[in-house]
Amino acid sequence: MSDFLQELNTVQRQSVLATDGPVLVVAGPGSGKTRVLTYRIAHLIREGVAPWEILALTFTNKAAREMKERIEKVVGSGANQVWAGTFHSIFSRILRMEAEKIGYPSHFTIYDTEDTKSVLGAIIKEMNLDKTVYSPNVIRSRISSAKSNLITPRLYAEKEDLLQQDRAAKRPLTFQIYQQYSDRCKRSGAMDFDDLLYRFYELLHRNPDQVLEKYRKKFRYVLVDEFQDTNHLQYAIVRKLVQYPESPRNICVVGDDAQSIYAFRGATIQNILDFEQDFKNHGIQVFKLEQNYRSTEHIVEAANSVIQFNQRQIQKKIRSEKGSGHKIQVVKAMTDSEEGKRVADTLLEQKNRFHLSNRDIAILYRTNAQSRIFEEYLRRFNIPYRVFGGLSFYQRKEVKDLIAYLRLAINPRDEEALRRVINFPKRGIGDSTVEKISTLAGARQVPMWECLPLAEGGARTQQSIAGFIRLIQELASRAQTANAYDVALYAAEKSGLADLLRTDTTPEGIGRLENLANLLDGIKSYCEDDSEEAIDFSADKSLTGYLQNIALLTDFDEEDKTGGDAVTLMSVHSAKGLEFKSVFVVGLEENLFPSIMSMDTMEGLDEERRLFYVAITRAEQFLTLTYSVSRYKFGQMRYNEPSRFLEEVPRESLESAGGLKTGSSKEAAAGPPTATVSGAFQRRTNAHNASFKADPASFQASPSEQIQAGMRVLHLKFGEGKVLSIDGAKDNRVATIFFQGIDNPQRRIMLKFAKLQILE
DNA sequence: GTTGGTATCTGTGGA
DNA sequence: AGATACCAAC
Repeated sequence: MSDFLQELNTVQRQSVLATDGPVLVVAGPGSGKTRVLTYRIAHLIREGVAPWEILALTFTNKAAREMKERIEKVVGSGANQVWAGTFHSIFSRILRMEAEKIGYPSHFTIYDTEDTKSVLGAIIKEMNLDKTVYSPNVIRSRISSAKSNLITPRLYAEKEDLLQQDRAAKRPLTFQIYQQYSDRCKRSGAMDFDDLLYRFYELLHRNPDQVLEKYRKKFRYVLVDEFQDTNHLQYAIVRKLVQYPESPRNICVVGDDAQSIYAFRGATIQNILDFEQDFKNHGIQVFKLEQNYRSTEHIVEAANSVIQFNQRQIQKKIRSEKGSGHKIQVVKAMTDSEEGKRVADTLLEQKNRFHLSNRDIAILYRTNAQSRIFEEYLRRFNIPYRVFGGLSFYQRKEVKDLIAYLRLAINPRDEEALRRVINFPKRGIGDSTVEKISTLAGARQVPMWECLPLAEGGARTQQSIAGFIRLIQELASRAQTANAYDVALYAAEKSGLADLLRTDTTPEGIGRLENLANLLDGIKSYCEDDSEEAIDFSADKSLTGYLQNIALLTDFDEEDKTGGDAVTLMSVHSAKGLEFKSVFVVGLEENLFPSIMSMDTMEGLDEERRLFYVAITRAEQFLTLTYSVSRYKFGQMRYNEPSRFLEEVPRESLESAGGLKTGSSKEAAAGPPTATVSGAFQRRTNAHNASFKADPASFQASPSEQIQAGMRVLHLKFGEGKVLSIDGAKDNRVATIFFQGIDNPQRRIMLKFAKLQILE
């Protein structure tokens, strides 16, 4: 065993060696955070701590896997006995062992977001509520944040502030939906992603002697990665495990407040502040890793400068010793398509000039929907690429369908799976029959599965239902004896799913059949895989094990089909923790990055800025920032100003300061009037002229509801303009109007208040 | 009960 | 633009 401690700088080594008692490591980007975590664990093992006494919680499977691999390199085998994994996977593993104690079967189903939305949709429909008001997505996030704050349905119904918010949003019955959803999940033997955390907390809380005590003793050392992204519930669980009278409080959390980008799903930097407070009296040690080993100086300077614009932060400044390096390039495009082309051009040029491989390069965007254009041009240029974050393999319809059969075989109470396949492929059990069964189940408070034989209907329907029950029972009994692959193959054939796809000869149909075959292959290799890495504490070759495993996978965990050397396309969110020699951050426009959803609050904007900080600190040597003057959204052309974040990058770090690389004049001429952007990024000057451009005497405002996209209109102050688009409905209609000849010619105007005269 | 066409909505990020 | 929901016709 080499002495790995030599590879660390002073602060890193201190963070590794401070094994006992509470430790907070504030780790800037590229500061060797993963190295500290892994060496810390390796060091613990070397000092005689048993691997299974160590609990290391991460946010992604990838981070967990990497950590285990690196520990193994240092200490050899034994690394796979460390309890390292995501919050969700570790807790789900323990829940399976202890599920009965909170009234769940050990083979409980895990609902993904789609399942959750579908269940909510059904409840909303049954309650006869308008789903445009009670949008499943909104309700889901409301329920999610309730769970993340340890608010049960019953508590929710007592919280006046929550009820008040719901009333204000015209959704007063949200608490009832939450209650029903909760009941239904329980009845179905199902947990959603939040439940994996929430029920785990419940398990510990309700069984202090049998369970909590056991895991407190077991996990003598607890580590948490990306602590800034934990929510209240996650921290409550961690605290429960380590915060008790005779605890050694061997808790180490690693995080960076500047990289907190998940407030939208309940993460709170407050946890870092609370942590310091909670462990103040137990000899907490705080280390700051500020030395950046990833990026050159221009990039680090840009990052430091940008983050200064935030309101609240733990003061720290990252330092680079890599030399000044290349300046940051800013590319302006007239259209989203041109942006794609210019990124591909620049990328090729960089590859040639600096001998970069495809895998050294990433294109990062704010929203997944932006990937399409870049894919188009990369394909055209014959550059292999890999897109992360789209529809994952396991979310495809045909895959989910077969999995639904498997889910039913394991847990017939799983109502969502039942609804999904009871009539797919078609077997003559239509909506009305399903509704009858559902109503019956609701009235009796039992799973739908138990009501199947009771459904009223014609003889043919009865027969169909009996056939379906038989099919599922067959699958279930096979699952008792056969391995997962055999059950899956049998399900694919016996359900008619495989036959249905075989008859579809369209290219999409053939693709779907291939996906099904791939799924079967995947299941096969899953149950045959007895390689050493698969045989760690998490090995469970049963069908149940398989199902729980895939429920927690993301497309990060999917196989790379590009042969390994591909350009990476992903959202900035999923790029956290990664690094590339060259990074393109694209779509740097107001309303996109920062996102329009975040712009009404300071906190929202700060989070977007941290996201931008994360984006630029992914780059080692080359950083290219691009924006487009116009882009299509929902089939409509939109115009946006350059992102405010571009101005927050110091001029000295930009290539050809003040100047911009713009598109060719031909392309520029094809775009809309650009209204003279002098200097690099001219921003809105608030002092606009108060004088009238239109004659107030002859001005006659038209009723605002008549304003439509495409019209020419007159505004008293701004003069004549063209309505580019309209967003929102009724009182919230907002027009984007282009006024020729004024500063920042593109304006968004609330029609409710606007005085506009229609000219044609 | 099923099929196919039209209207409507979508509008951040992810385990 | 693309997915989904809904409705009328088979």
